[in-house]
Amino acid sequence: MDQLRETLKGHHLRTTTCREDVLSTFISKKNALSHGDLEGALGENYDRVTIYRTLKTFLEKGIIHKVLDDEGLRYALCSHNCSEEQHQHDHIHFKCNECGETNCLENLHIPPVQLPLGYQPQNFNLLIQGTCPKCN
Amino acid sequence: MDQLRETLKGHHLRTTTCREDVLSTFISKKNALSHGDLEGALGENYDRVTIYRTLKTFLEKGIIHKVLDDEGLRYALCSHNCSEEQHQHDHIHFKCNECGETNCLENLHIPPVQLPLGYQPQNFNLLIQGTCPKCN
DNA sequence: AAATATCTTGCAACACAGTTGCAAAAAAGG
DNA sequence: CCTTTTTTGCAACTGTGTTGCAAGATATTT
Ligand SMILES: [Zn+2]
Ligand SMILES: [Zn+2]
Ligand SMILES: [Zn+2]
Ligand SMILES: [Zn+2]
Repeated sequence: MDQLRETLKGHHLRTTTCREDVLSTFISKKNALSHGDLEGALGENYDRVTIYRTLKTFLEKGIIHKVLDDEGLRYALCSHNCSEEQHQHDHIHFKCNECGETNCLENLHIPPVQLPLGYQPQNFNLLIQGTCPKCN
Repeated sequence: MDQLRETLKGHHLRTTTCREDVLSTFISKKNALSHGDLEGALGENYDRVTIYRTLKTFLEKGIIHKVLDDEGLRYALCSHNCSEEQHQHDHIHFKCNECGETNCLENLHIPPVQLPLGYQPQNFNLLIQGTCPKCN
């Protein structure tokens, strides 16, 4: 509870009930969430637009990061020290085709790639799809 | 021209002008294309819905494959022998943040990853974002 | 070349995702 | 409690993708 306020303050954001609820939803569910997922979880409490704006703000401030998915965009908590200045992620994302959940494999890093000359990489996004341990 | 008909026939598809035009657009532009790109290129000639359906058909028949992108879905030609039965891709996609183009790096393969126990991988999608040689 | 069966297209209508402007409400700071 | 600044809700709008159905085009057979 107070933990949430601290996190928001640490990223220079005012504490509002919507931001607390969205953040706490990300913490309790551990998988990546789409806007629709949040709308479902927080129900009638907040306007769709407010949730969109909250996601955008969290993204900019380095609280969450984008997770690419074959059926759209999702978001997941940044576990490390991301900030307004820079996101730093090199972990792998796994989507289960059975249960549909997408998760960060935090301690599984994307192996380095030798790009052809002239390509200047800035960030990496590896999605592996298949069956997760729960559905296996 | 006749090449197009051959490709379509090879995938058990009737030749129609829309399919020929979409296919030839994929061949001439070499980067990954979104539905909107095609709508822009083919202009007034075809209905939006027809282009959607053409993409869906091409996808199913193994003529094109999905390319994940932080701003949506794109499609690119399958260079190897994909079919209705199976797509086989393990190459890397690169999106340039300057010009916005996304391309297949056909001869750059995704390095193997050792997943934790219980994870059963089926397919892989690695997107690298940065600056491409043209914009460097 | 015409008839037939089958597949493809365009249209209209819809469902869902995401954005913008603006006035009212809430938070932070004194 | 008052002021400043940020955030929210609402309404309206744009964009993306889907579905049903009748009309049109393609391949196949006669
Ligand atoms: Zn981050
Ligand atoms: Zn992640
Ligand atoms: Zn393929
Ligand atoms: Zn590709």
